[in-house]
Amino acid sequence: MVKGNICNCVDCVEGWRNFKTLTKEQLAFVNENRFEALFKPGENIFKQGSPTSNAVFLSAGLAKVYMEGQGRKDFILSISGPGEMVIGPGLYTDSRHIFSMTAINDARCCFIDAGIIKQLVRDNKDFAEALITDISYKAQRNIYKLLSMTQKKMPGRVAEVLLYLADRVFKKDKFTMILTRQELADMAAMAKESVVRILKEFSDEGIISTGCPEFEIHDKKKLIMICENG
Amino acid sequence: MVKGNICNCVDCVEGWRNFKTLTKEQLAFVNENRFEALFKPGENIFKQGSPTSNAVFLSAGLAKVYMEGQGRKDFILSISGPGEMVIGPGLYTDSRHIFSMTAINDARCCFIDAGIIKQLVRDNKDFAEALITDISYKAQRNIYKLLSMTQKKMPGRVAEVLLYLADRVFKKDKFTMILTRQELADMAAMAKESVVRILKEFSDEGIISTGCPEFEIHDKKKLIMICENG
DNA sequence: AAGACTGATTGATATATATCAATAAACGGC
DNA sequence: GCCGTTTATTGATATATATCAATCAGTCTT
Repeated sequence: MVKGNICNCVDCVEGWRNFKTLTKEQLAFVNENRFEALFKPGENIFKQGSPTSNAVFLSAGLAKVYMEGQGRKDFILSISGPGEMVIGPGLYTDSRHIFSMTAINDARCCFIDAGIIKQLVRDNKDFAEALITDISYKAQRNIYKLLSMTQKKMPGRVAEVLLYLADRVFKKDKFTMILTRQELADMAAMAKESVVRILKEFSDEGIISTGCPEFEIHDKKKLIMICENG
Repeated sequence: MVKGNICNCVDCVEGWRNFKTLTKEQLAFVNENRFEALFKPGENIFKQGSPTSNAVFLSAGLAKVYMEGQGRKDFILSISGPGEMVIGPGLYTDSRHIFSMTAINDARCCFIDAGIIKQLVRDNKDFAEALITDISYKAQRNIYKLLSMTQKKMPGRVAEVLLYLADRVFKKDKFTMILTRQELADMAAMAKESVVRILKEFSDEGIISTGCPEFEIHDKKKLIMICENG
């Protein structure tokens, strides 16, 4: 199970950095209207199509944010960890989630009412600006992704996924690979068999080792080169 | 050349709807700090990588918004027309354009200083909210696009592009195709030859006619079906 | 009006990638 | 510690799609 129980936004180490723009009173208000829930691996946090009634914060664990396409094909947009706010653009469009979110690890989530987020945007200009910045970074990532997915070949896309995991998710070059090959495939938009073959190729060339228990990037320069030119 | 000369934001028919949230004084201020420029087909309005110093409004003409990838391969994100604001997410991240914008037609553009837009976000909560909504719609479109590009086969992607042009850009099912086959290919992420073959297929099945001078969609239901299932 | 350019079309071929099928390894339950 | 289930791996094959090369049509130039 998940360890640690801070149980309030004010002292939360994993709190969203944008909450720093709030006044004491505003943060206390957020804290009072907060709901917590625990999720086991594979459990759904919210589903594509459901109402965007809450913003979600992971305080522990990892979760995948993904779109469900035709014929059970998923496309994973991001792996989100503690300290990030997750709520779709639907918050300001049709109030529906455009993607689903599922726990990968044991995860603890805080749910904050969407109406409160929207009210804070109106009441606090720094918060509004911080939210726009947050949204802008995500938009930028998706636009870059659009380019990668349409122009890079498989090795380039796999390299990109590995670098994303190392740099953004685990923040080191050696980590336990908690994603299945199918999930890696869903991130790179390809078949799981292709992921296996490319990982083997990288491994044969000494760029990575896929082995148990730790996944490791040995030759990051080469991986970056493959990502950029591939 | 471009006809008509409204030359002020207050009376501009093509004005951005979000400017309706501004006070008279604020709109006048925008109007005073506005620069206008004319562009011929193929001329660059701004370039990927350059500073996001201005928001751009087309008051006449059409322009393509696209990313330049490796080896001269472009990916067209959208075709923008009068009444839209174009400025990248870079406005709130690294102050650099993430994409380029080029006139397709003779076009007239208004440039408004990025600092003014940001100031308005801080001074007017309705404007801030409207901007977030605008950004959210664009984000949503890109996320859907990510799914289409990674999961649909070529006919589905071409159908999607044609529907986008009919519904969003020209707002009718019969229009002059001002985009080249290469540009259509850049929208659907494929080779121009493939576009030609698929258009011919659609044409043979009576779904569209590609002929001069007008491009026309005859069987929209079928096109939608191909877009959704393909 | 002839040449020179750009864009469209078509067919032949190469390549990347998915799919299918079989086996092997890892893992959870009891 | 064994059995059933999921996940990973490998090889053979099919398919979608890009690339190459040639021709054709339109249009701009002078």
